[in-house]
This record gives sequence, structure tokens and C-alpha cells, in this order.
Amino acid sequence: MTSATKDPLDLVFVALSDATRRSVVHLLALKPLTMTALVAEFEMSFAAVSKHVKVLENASLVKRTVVGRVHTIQLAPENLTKALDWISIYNNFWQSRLDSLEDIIKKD
Amino acid sequence: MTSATKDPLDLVFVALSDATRRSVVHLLALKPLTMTALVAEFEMSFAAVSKHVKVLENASLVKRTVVGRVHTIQLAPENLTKALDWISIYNNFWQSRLDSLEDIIKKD
DNA sequence: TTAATATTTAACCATTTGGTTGAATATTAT
DNA sequence: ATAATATTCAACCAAATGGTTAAATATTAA
Repeated sequence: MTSATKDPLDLVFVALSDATRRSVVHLLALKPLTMTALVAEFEMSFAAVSKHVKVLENASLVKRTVVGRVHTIQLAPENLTKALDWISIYNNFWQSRLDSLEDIIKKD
Repeated sequence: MTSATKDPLDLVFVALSDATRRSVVHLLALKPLTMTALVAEFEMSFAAVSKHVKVLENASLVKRTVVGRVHTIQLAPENLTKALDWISIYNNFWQSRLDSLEDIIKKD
């Protein structure tokens, strides 16, 4: 019970934790796609893909443009940077740790 | 039914999608901790923290050293790099897209 | 050997997740 | 107006998740 999941980083990582959704991001990186075009890429119902897109949208990783009955989805990766930044901190830490370890080893 | 979740990236992103587990990573970035020390940081049962650590371990984000009855957990961030690399691809793409957009705007 | 400590495992529970199908809602074409 | 198309929404389901408590398993200390 973490009370209503406030951290936006949660949304981003949750969104990226599913292979189907990562595929959606991958496809959208090439070009924006309508829902119909997107659904055509998966062996899954329209509704299922629709739900996945909603998860990505909720994490602000994609943006939707509605023209008439056609919904076009495009990448909106500002929040990818948040995830990147978070990971980078620990990645950098690890890198420098490794470097210090190398230094220590070299001093032998 | 994506048949048994094979992609190791799944494990990493799933592991990072929980705020408690990100806190564990944060704590371990400072120094390795025994299970008891780790549990003391959370308002949660030993068993619950134990499960979270297992998720991180499963994603190869932490490593466990057992000495007698004491389990010491430390960061093992090789896999953080995998997540970082994945995100970087799309982040870079976005960055260059933005740059081109700026170029177009400037040409006005 | 007995007791205390460190930890996992098991059984359970409520909620969330990822999928389904079918109905509802708009929009566009005939 | 009617039919076709694009999409969401609702109800449902099975499996996974994140938590609990209680019991089991080592290991160490008295």
C-alpha cells in the first residue's frame, strides 16, 4: 500500500517493464503511427494494444493526436530522460567505483 | 502470454519499477548492507524486504555474499548499463530530432 | 545442549496486470 | 439515413505482485 503511486519515475519504469510496450516505443521511434497501424504490428486485440498505449501515455512517454476518428500516437520522450538520469547516477557511481578499484589493483 | 518472460531487460525494468527497490539500490550505492541493516531502513517486514532483494538479485542488479548466517547485499550494476543503453537509444534519437527541429525553426 | 539471531520459505490475501470479448461512441463514406 | 471504420469502455478472467504472519533452517553464543 504505497498510497496511490506518486513517483512519476514509477510510471516510466513500469511502462518500460513490458516487452510489448518497449516494442511500441521502438516502432514510434521510427515514425508516429495511428492506433490501427500500431495494432497491426502485434498479435493481440485492438483493446490490448490500446491499454498498452494508455500506460505509455500515462507515463508521458507518448502523446496522442486525435483527428476525427483517427488517433495518432507519437513518441514524447521527455520522461525517458528522467529514467535515464536516475539510472545514470548509479551507473556513474559504479563506473567510478570500478575505476578506483582499478587504481587500487594497479598500485599493487 | 509472452511465453515465460525471456528478455533480461524485462527483469531490470520490472526491478526498477518499484520505489522500495529503487531505494534499496540507492542505499546500496552508498555501501553494501546486511539484510538486517537493509530491513531496518524500511517500515516493512523482513520477508517483504527479502522478496524485494530477490527481485533485484534476479535482475542481476545486486549480488549476495553469505558468511555464516549473515547475508550481505551489494550493488552489481552491470545490468543497469543494459537499461541505460536501451533508454539511451531513444533518448539520443529524441535529442537529434529536437536539434533538427531547432535548425528548422532557426532557418525562419 | 539450549537459546538467540539471521534469514528464507510457505501459505495466505487484496490489488494490479495483461489479456479476452462484446457493446458503446464517434466519425466518415455511400 | 445507413453502413463501415476507428477507437474506447466495461465486464470478466487468470496470473503476478506486494504485502502479511507463522514456521522452518542455519548459524552463533551461552
